[in-house]
Amino acid sequence: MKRQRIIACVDMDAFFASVEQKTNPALRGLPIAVVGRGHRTVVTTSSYEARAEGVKTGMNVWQARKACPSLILVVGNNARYTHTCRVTRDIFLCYTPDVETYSIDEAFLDISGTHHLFGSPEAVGRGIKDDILRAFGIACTVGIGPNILMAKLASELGKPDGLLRIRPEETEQVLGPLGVNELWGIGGKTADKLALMGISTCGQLGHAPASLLRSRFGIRGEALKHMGQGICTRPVITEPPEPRSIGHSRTLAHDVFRPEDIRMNLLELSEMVGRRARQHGYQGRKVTLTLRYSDFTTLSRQAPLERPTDDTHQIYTTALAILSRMRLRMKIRLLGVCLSSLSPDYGQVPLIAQERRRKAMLKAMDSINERFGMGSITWGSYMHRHSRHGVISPGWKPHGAKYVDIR
DNA sequence: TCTGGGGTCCTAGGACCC
DNA sequence: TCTGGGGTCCTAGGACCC
Repeated sequence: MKRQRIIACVDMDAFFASVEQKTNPALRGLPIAVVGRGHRTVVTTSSYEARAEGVKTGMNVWQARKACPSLILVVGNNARYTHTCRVTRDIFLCYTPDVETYSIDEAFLDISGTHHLFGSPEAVGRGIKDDILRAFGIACTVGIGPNILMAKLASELGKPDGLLRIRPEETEQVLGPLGVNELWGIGGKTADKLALMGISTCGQLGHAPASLLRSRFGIRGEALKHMGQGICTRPVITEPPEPRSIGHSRTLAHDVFRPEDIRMNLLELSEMVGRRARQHGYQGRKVTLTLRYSDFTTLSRQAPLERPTDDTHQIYTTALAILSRMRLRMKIRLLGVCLSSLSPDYGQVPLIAQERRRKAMLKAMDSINERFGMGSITWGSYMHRHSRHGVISPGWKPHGAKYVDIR
């Protein structure tokens, strides 16, 4: 007989805000929101005190202040969050080798084979909560279930500072009355479509005819029905998969229209992308340029490259070539550059002497920047500028090419 | 007075080929 | 006058996640 899988989902409670309140006691018990630098920023995380007043993730500062006039804005300290993420991973590894760091504040643990060493799945959950509290003074919620979908749901239902296990025999009872949008993978749009079909609870979704779901959602229909039944076969992925793309985008401090302003930003973004590709040993065969107009409409255009590259200048010139094919309608508020169709760079020496020299130069630039800090040596066209990172993306990973240097 | 940034995967429609 | 058809690849956009 196949062993019952037991998965734990560990989710830090209001992670960035909790870290800030722990670090600065004056913030404890108060409504705070962690935001990025600059005026065009949004709430990344808010404390439970702020949530009680209606502050939500993704709100701009103006909306958040309107909801909660006493809100305290704190610019995030990325280094503290990433350090905490790395150490919590070491804690998880004391309980099982099968750990997936899903995001900066969330991890999946397959404890099927190890929970008995600690007494029970619940004992693992309590141990992790205690360890994290001891190490950082912050709370997390542990959800336990027969698969990732149910473990994740348990962690959502158990928040904050909770420990909740959903056993297989309880699945139907828990899911029955639950709204479909509570499930991991069903967002607002899908929930709206389902509502039009008269499906609003997981119970209804699980009992809906597969043919009906398939006709409306294609191959995804089957998966949706399974989700409604609490079925999920996605394993805990312990090795980070090969990245598909490396990209950076930036909402500009002010909308721009002048070509030189656009070019300067594209060069900077291209360098961030190229550097990260070189750092992690990837080359890409496709460049995508993204731009968002001041009215928020967003376009993307891509161009293939003849040969894979990690060269800042080649990424940049490709982005410029894409731009030259577009007729700009109005001022631009966001620019993005992305390198995709990635393949590992096995470190071959280019055959053409010019390319050899270029590669050596990039390597030298990277090592100088590595030693003396980002922007120590740079391209003439954007001298005197250095990227000012906002608050870190919650999707940050502590390893692999998704690791973004946030110094 | 406004609306971040890092990703992944899927789909619809067009180009192209046999 | 009357428009084959299937497969594959590419592109742009959208949904979703944290």
